Amino acid sequence: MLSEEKIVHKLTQAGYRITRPRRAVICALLEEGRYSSPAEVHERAVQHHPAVGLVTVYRTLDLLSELGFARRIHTEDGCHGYAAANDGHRHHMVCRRCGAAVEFEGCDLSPFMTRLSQETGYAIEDHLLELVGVCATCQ
Amino acid sequence: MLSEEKIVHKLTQAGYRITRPRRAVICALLEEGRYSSPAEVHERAVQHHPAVGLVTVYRTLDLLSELGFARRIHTEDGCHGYAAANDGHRHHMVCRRCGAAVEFEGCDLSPFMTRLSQETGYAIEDHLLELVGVCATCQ
DNA sequence: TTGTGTGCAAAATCTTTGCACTTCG
DNA sequence: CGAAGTGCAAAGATTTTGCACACAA
Repeated sequence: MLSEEKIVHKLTQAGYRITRPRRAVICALLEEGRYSSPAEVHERAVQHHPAVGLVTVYRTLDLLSELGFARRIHTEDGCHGYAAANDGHRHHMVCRRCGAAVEFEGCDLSPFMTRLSQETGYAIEDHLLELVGVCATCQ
Repeated sequence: MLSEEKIVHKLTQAGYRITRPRRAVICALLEEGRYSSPAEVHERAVQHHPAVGLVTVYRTLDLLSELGFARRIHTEDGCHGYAAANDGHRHHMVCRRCGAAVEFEGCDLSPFMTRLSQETGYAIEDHLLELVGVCATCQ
C-alpha cells in the first residue's frame, strides 16, 4: 500500500531528486507506526544514513506533506508530530498512550456541513478530524 | 452566553484569584470573533490593562483552556491559536481567509467510531474536529 | 497579612535561513 | 556539467522558568 518505492516514484515524477538523505527520512517515517516529532524522525533517519541533518528532516517532511505522504498530527500538546499517510482524503486515529497512528477513511460529515453552511453562510471546504483513544495493545 | 462574568465566577469557584491582568486577557479573548495567537491576545489585552506581560497571557490562556473557556485552534500552519469557547463538547469552524471562528455543537460521529472500534480494537475516547471554509463576509 | 499571581530578564526549545559544498541526473 | 539538495552554524521565533515584588482575598 504505502511503500518507499511508491513515494520515490512520485517524487521523481514531480521533478524532485532522490537522494540518500531523502530516502533515509522516508524510511524513518514509514517504518514507524507512530507519529513522531521531527527530532524523532531524525534519530531514526540517522540509522539509515548517518550524515542526515535535522534541517533536511524538516525540509523533507515539508515536502512529503505537500505531496500527501506525511500528515501532521495534532494533539493537545501541540502539532509537531508527523505520520506516514496515503494520498487522498484520510484521517488518523491516534493512541493517547503510545502515539500509535492508524489511518482510516470514510468520514461522512455531510449532514453537519450542510446544516452549518445554511445556518452560518460558511462555504465549508475542508475539515480536520482526528480520533483519540487507547489502542488495543495499550488497554 | 459566554460572558466575562460567567468566567470570573467559575475562576473564583475554582479557587483562582481575579486580577486585573486576568480580566484583561479574558476580555481580549472574548471581544474577538477570530482565533488569535498569544501575541495577538497580548496586544489587545494591553488595551485593557497596559502592564500585562506576554508571560501572563501564556499562563492565563493555559488556565482558561484547562477550565474549558479557551480552545486551541489547529490550522495547517500550526496550532498556536486560541479562541473563546463554551463549556462542554463543541467544535469550531474557522474561516481560512480571515480567521473568524464560530463554535458549533452536535457532531454525531458514532457511526464511524463504532465501526473503527470494532475494526481496530481502539477504545475511542475523544476527537478533534474542525471545519475549515470561507465565511459569509469573505466570500 | 499571606500566599497566589505578576513582570522582567534570561534560558530553553524549536524552526528557519544563508551560504559554500555535494551529488543526482 | 549544472542545478537541486545538503549540512553546518547562526539567526529567528516562540514558549518556559527563576525570582523578587505586587496585590487579591
